[in-house]
Amino acid sequence: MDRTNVDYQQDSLQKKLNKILQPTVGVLAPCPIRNILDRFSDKWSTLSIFHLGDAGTLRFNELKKRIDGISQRMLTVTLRTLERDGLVKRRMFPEIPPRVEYELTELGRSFLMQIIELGEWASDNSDQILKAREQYATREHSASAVKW
Amino acid sequence: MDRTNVDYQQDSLQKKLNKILQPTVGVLAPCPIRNILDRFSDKWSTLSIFHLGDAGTLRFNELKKRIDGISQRMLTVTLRTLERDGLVKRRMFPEIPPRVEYELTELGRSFLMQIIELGEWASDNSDQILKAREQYATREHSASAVKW
DNA sequence: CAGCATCCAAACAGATACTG
DNA sequence: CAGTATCTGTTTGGATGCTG
Repeated sequence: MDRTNVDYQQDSLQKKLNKILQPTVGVLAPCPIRNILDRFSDKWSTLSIFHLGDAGTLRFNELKKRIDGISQRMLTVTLRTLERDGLVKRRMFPEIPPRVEYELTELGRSFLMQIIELGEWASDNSDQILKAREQYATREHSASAVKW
Repeated sequence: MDRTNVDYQQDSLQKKLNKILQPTVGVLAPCPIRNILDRFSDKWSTLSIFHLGDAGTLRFNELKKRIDGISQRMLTVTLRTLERDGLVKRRMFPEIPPRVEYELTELGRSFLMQIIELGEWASDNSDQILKAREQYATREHSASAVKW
């Protein structure tokens, strides 16, 4: 019986969860974790960070070309937010035509390390999730079409 | 000089990124990673998972009480989606009054492990991000008020 | 090239009322 | 208790046109 081991893991888990959930309850912090979670909440942020981490430094249109389907407006908005949060560094060269380069900051790279693990998890478990969806779709309420 | 060490890390990073970014380009997979990333994209999903992981098993209103600010509609929608994706298990007891219990599945717990790391990161780095925002706000375009 | 501004459609999410 | 249904205000995000 590896009860003690399980207990230990359970304990560690509990501690971490407390640490995370604590501030969301308190009135002191206005919006601590939630605000950060919102950052990788939108797909464009995460994709931008992935690609910047992959390429190192990219100009606006280079990045746009890599992120398939993003509009120029969304890329602008996303980059501004990431810059505001200190995850992305923006360097503007006063030339004609203008050149602007983006790259991850130190903080951005440390964030990348975190979401890479998540991306891997998603990559490894997407099959299971898709299978779960199929099962759910074909379970009684089979009428509703699966559309994605 | 720890060049080799850095190079190794760089290599490993590159591989992981390729693995993650690959499918988003291909036409074969309709929406692989992006669909999963969308799951923890909305804050209610992540918060629900945190709380379910913390408590083990919870009834609908117990969960609602814990997640401060969530509307009953959003909790329903969130739980349905999580159930559909196989992250949450729902058990309905045909009693009067009705009782429904929710808990994480195996897949859900493995997902929790991932986002716990992210939650910790957020908890540890929220100061830095908030500081970055302040700096950004007071840099030239100081007119725009900071509203959160 | 790298954007900003505007318009508009669609998705999201809160409030409210009702039910087995 | 644990929802469903509906209505509506808000946010999001694409498309388009214009600038230094």
